[in-house]
Amino acid sequence: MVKYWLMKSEPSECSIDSLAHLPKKTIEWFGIRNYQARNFMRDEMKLGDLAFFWHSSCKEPGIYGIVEVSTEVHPETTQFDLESDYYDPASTAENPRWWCVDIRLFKKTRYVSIKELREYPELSDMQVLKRGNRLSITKLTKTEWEFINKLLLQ
DNA sequence: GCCAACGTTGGC
DNA sequence: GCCAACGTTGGC
Repeated sequence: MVKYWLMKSEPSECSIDSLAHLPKKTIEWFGIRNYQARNFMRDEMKLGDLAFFWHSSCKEPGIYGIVEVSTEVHPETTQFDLESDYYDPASTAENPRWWCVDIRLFKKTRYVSIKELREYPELSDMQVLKRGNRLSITKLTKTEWEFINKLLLQ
């Protein structure tokens, strides 16, 4: 059973275009340091799950593409990297604290702004549209996924 | 740049 | 285990 997600990324860190230009259009979803988001990846994401790719903390927030989960869950690499901002001294190889998947660009889509998404009552329960939402990985229902997919064809 | 909302930390 | 203080997120 494929699950549907929405994954936020700051374009200054990894934009849809930087993803598109990677050799295999694939990147480890590094840097997640929030337990809820980690648990989604560690416990629920499966190879082949699909997600909308969202630009956040930028001038034009919203959906820019579709990505797929391209690996099983594995320990996240930057937690062990002394040079990295995401280095976590409490994490060990035997007992890693942070887990993640890799994602691959499935396709770029038209830009759907947060403003547009807010216009549809069908999407009013989407977590990413809720006030105060900060979670960088959220779940979508199949209905929401299909509704947005139709929007993307317009 | 503002600021509301949220998650995390740490003293007790 | 509570909860105040703090730091961060992220749309506006």
